[in-house]
Amino acid sequence: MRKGEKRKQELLAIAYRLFVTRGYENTSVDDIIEEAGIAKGTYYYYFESKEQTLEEVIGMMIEEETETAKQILASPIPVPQKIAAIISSFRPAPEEQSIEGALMRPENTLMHDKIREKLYETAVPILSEVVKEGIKEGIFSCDNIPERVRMLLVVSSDIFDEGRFTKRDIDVFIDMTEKLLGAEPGTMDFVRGLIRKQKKK
Amino acid sequence: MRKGEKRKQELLAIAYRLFVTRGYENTSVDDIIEEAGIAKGTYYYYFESKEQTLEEVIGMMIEEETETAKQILASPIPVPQKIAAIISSFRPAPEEQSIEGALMRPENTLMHDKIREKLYETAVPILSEVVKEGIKEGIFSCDNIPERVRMLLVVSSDIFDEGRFTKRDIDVFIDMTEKLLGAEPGTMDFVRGLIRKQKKK
DNA sequence: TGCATTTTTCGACCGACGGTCGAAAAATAT
DNA sequence: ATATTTTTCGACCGTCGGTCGAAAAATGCA
Repeated sequence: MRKGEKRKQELLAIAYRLFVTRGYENTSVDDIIEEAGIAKGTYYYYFESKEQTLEEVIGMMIEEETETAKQILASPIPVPQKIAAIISSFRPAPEEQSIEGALMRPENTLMHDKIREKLYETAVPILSEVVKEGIKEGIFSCDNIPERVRMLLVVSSDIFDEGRFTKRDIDVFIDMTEKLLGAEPGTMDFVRGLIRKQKKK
Repeated sequence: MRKGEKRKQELLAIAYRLFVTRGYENTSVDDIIEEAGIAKGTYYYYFESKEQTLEEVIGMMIEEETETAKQILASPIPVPQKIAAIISSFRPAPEEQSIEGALMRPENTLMHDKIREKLYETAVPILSEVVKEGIKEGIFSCDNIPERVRMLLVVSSDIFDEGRFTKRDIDVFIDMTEKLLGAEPGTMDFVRGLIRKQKKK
C-alpha cells in the first residue's frame, strides 16, 4: 500500500513531462509505460484511463500555481502589481511554453482547454479578492467583479498563451484592464515594463 | 470529372451533418462512408485525411456566415446594431448549438478551436470596418481597432458559445464593449433586448 | 516459520480507428 | 473497338486506448 503511492507519483511525473514536452495527443500510454519500465496492466492498475491521468496531471500543475498566487495575494505589494503578478503566475512557465519544441499548441487543444477551464475556476476567486482590495483602497471601482475578472483572464489567455503578441495588444489589454476595473488611466502602465521581448508574429 | 465533384459535395454534406450532430471526434470515417454507401478507398480518393475534411467543412460554414456578415455590413441599419448583428451572425445556429444532443462541446475541442480561429480571421476585418464607420459618425472613439475587435470576439465566444450565461455577464459585456470602443454609456443597451432566455448555469 | 490473503505486476489480446494500395470497373477520349 | 483516364472497391496495416486472468510480491496472521 505504500509502494503503490510511489509508483503513482512516478507515473504522474513521467506523464507530466511527456504531456508538456510532446503534448497530450502525441503521447501514447505505451510511451509512458516504456519510460517507466512497466507493463500496460500496471499502468491501468493506477489509472482508469489516459484522460484521467491528464486530469491528475493538470490538477498538480494548477495546485502549484494556486499556491504561488495565494502568496502573492497575501503579500504587501501594491494592488495593481498583485493583479499583474497573479495573472502571469498562472501562465505556463517559459520552459514549458515555447522555449523548446514543447507545445502548448497547436494540436494540444484538449489539454490546453482543460487547463484553461480549471485555471479560471481557481484564479477568478483569487483575483476577485485583489480587485475588492483595490476597491476598498479607492483605486478600482466596479461591480460584477468575478465576471470582469474572468473576461480579463479570457483575453489574457488569448493574447499571451501562444507567446506571440504585438505592442498594440499590450496597449489595448492595459486600456481594457483599467476600464473594466474602473481605474485611473495609467494605473496599469507599469505592466509594459514587465513584458519581455516577444515575437510579433 | 463532373461526377467527382458531386461525390465530394455529397461527402462534405454528410460529414458536415455528422460532425455537427455527433461531434468530430465521435464521427469515424467508417460512419461517413457507411452513410454514403461507398468504400474506404473512395473516401480517400476525395480527401487526404479526416482532418482535411474537417477543414473543408469548416470552410463551408464560415463562408456562409461571412456572406451574412457582409450583407449586414452593407445594410443601412445603425452602427451599434450592425455590431451586434454581425457578432451574433457568427455564432453557431441554435439547431447546431444546443437544441439537441448536438455538441459544440464538450469533447469537440478540436473542431471548436478551429472554427474560432477561422472565425476571428474573417470576422475581425469586417467588424473593424463597422467600427471605423462608427468612428466617422462620432459614435465611437478608439485606436488599435482590430485588436479591440478581436478581444470583443474572444470574450463573446467565451460567454456565448456554450449557451450558458447570466444577466451579469451581459451587463459586463455591454459595459466592456462600450468602453473598449469609446462609446457613450448606454449605446449598446439595446443588446439586452436581443438576448433570448438563457440558462443561468 | 508456514500459510492465507491482499496488493501489485505482467503481457497477450481486443476492438476501433485512420489510413494505404493494387487492381478492378466505369467513364471518356481517339 | 481500343486506349486512357477517372472512379470505386475492400482487404489489409500499424497504432492506439483499454481489458483480463493469472502470476508474483508483499503483507497479515497462527
